[in-house]
Formats: sequence, structure tokens, C-alpha cells
Amino acid sequence: MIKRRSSSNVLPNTLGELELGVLEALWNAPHLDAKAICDAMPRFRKPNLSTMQSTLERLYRKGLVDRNKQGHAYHYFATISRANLLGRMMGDVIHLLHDGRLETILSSFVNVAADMDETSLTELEALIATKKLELERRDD
Amino acid sequence: MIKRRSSSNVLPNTLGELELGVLEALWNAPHLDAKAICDAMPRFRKPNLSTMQSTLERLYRKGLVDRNKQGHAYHYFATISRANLLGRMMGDVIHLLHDGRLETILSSFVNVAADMDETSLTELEALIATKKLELERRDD
DNA sequence: ATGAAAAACCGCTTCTATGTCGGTTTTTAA
DNA sequence: TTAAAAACCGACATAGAAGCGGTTTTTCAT
Repeated sequence: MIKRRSSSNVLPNTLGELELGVLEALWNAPHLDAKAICDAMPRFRKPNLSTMQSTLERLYRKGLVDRNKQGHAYHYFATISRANLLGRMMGDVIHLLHDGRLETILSSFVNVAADMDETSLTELEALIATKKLELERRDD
Repeated sequence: MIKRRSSSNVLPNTLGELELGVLEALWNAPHLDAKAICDAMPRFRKPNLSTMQSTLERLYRKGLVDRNKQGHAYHYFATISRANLLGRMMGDVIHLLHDGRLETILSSFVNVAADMDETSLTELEALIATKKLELERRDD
């Protein structure tokens, strides 16, 4: 009598490698069909057309791509931008490890930014300034 | 003839629900043994002791916990803080969706911070200032 | 209209990480 | 010395993703 697992919901927005590859291809060139997306994959892992169709179907059910029929094939396009997906996944991670202290999260931002590039902190400051102006304007 | 999958490395630092629960318990009270960690889990999903031991063993191999024998049982402790794990996972997500443009990443930070709380942007500014001072001092 | 080609559709297998646990061996402390 | 507690070992379960062959449907050119 084995205990059933309560379908794990850590990081609800994670994707497989191929799924991500597909999105990359679609961000790069919207409105491709399954065949074209296959061709856009690097040779060392070019999947069978059926495999690509399965993957597209999964992405479609997840709402990450939409499609419409043009001629004899579906043409696919991403329904989410790279930046938005990044935001979602960051949200997942934050939600997963949130301890209620804002400082924990914000200091992660700063640390990541500091690790990337010397000038990042300054850029981050500039973006904050812009964001603050936006918020002020919205309040008027 | 089925193609072998090159063991997928999307988000190398993801954890299962139980694994994360264990870390939460250890962050909350370091140096517990397997039994005690079991007891620390919410009743509705309290695992068998063996299950807990397997999970601890996996976390140990991953380097996320360490242990030493005290009396007749191992006592476990986390080798990574919540904030550091958050940082790692954020790094994973960023690496996964990096498009070369720093602005994409930084604007995600700002957006997430802005969604959380009005004062977050100001706090973020303060943290940046602190971080900058740290970096300057390191250069001396 | 019609038939070949292309794509969709269907159902199945494989793979991997995690969760799950029973049974056996080892260790410890009384 | 021995009973109990824990470690250790070897399974099986599950879910999401990757993978693909075979069949049906659609389309377009003739």
C-alpha cells in the first residue's frame, strides 16, 4: 500500500529542453510550422517531426503557444515573451522560497546583478528610477 | 531505435517537495536527525522514516546538507542558506532565459519588486547602495 | 473530381528525478 | 550481551517530458 503523491507543484512553469528550444525558435522567428521549427533546431538534437508535433501540442495545451492553420499546416507563435516567461519563473522561485522577508528576495536580486557585471548595479538604479516615475504618473 | 536523451539540465538546482520541506525544517532548527525531521513535517504528508532517510541521502549527495554522527544517529544540517538557494535558483532561471541583454533581466527584477510592495523599489535602492560600498571596499 | 504528399492525430514506449517503503544489517547504549 | 534504533540496500511507483511509428485527414495541383 503505497502512498500517493499529491501531484508536486514546485515550479509550475518549468519547461523541458525541447519545449524551451521551441520557444526560442518562435521568439526568433514567429509563425513557423512544425517542420520549420524542426529545421531550426541544432543538428545534434533535431527531433522527428512527430516528436515536434507532440511537443507543440503540449505547449499549446499549456497556453504558451497559439496556432492557426495556414495552408496545410498549423503556424505556431509564442503567446508569452521571453521577459514575461522569465518573470513568471522568477515568481515561481520566489514563491517557493519566500520567507516573508522582503529583504531576502531583494538581496538576491542585488547579488545576482552584482555577479553579472560591474555596471549592473548602476543600470539597476536607472531602471528603478524609471519605474518610480511610471508609478508616480499612474497615481496622478 | 530510439534516440537517447542527453540528461536534461534545465534548472540544475530544482528540488522536490519533500526535499524542500526538509531544508525548511533544517533552516528552522539545525542539527536534527531523520526521526526529528519526520516529526517536523505536517501530519498530512508525514513520510515513513525510510523515505526520509532516502531523501536525506539524496540531499547529502547533492551537497545541500551535511551530517555527523551524534550518538546512534546522523544529525543533519543545511549547507546552504535560504537566501543562497534562492540566488542559485534565480541564477538557473536567468541562465536558462538569458538573451544577452542585461536589461531584460534587470527589468524583471524591478517588475517583480514593483509588484510586491510600493516601498520595495526604495529598499532595493538602499541595498544597491550597500552593495556598491562593499564592492568599492573590496577594490582597495 | 482525384490522388499523391504533407500534416495531423493517436497511442504507445522510454527516460529521469523524486517519492515510497520493506527487509536486512550494523551500531549503540543500557 | 542484547534489544532497539538507525543505517543500508534494493526495489517499485509516479509524473512530466521526449520520442516515434502507423493511420487518418487535409490540401493542392492537375
